[in-house]
Amino acid sequence: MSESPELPAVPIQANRFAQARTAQSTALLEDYAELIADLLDQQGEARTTDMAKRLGVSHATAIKALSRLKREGLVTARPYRGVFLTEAGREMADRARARHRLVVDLLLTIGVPREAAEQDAEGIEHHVSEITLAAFAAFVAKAARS
Amino acid sequence: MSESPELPAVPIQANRFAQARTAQSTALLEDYAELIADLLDQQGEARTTDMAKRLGVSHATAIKALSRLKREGLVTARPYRGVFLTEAGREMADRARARHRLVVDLLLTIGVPREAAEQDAEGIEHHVSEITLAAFAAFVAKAARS
DNA sequence: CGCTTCATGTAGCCTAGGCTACACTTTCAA
DNA sequence: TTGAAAGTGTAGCCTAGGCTACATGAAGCG
Repeated sequence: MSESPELPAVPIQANRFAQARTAQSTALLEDYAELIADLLDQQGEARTTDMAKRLGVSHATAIKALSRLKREGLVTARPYRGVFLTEAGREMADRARARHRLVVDLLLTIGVPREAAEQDAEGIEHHVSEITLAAFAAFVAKAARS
Repeated sequence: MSESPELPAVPIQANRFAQARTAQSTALLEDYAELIADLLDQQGEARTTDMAKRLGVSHATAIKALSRLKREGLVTARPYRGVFLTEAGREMADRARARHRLVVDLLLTIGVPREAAEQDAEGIEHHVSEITLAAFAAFVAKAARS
């Protein structure tokens, strides 16, 4: 189905790579926002050590990342108190969670085993455009109906 | 279809993130290997400036990246001559190209428009496990038959 | 031949995102 | 109530992967 391996025009290909790099730079923000929202919902509070443990990094790394989220206006935090999402942070978290769930659903629908679906979704979710997301939703809905 | 938003156990989730980070660190290597293979096949040689242009980065960035590929034993290069893939590099390139094509095919099969499919595949391809890849192949093959 | 132009390479800077080590709050139990 | 444990924060280091600016090699033309 793919075209024979012909390279795309230079500026087009360059742009694709550039966009993929941009997506990557927001991936970490989305992961944190998503996780904070989950923790707030389930435990009422989001603590840095919990985040660090769940992300598999040192707490220092988590704190540094959170300072970036603060700088970008996604979270607020009072020292030694928890972390909270701003309006913008909440929106990012909601979008990220919805996207995550949809990616998992699509993979399951395709026939990917649950464990692999959950694992791969963690990386894939950050690279799915709105257009692709809409196609995923349509496909999953159609499969559910039949 | 997804479970209600319950968090996975801590070590499981931590591991998922760790694997996604690992995948990310090999993404750049794969992109270069893939591109070098394409250039060698189509133009007989792979020059650093061509790579830089196609990746949308400065030539200095490309050269630095290539030194990492050399260090990892994926390419060889003679100064002011082209870049060549080692055995390992060729294998990585072949796998990356096959994965790339399969991801694009899957997206097209799902109903994603070509342009979005090509764009998103650029980021997604690095996060697709072997298991998921097999599921993609089976799905695409089945769709092609019907 | 020499000069210009383009490709290639080097140096040095920046940010992101890891880490460890150390310092300081909070909390809770004796 | 005080002292140890656990949580939180800071400092400083490392690598990756961007960049610009400058230096050097190659190639072709007048």
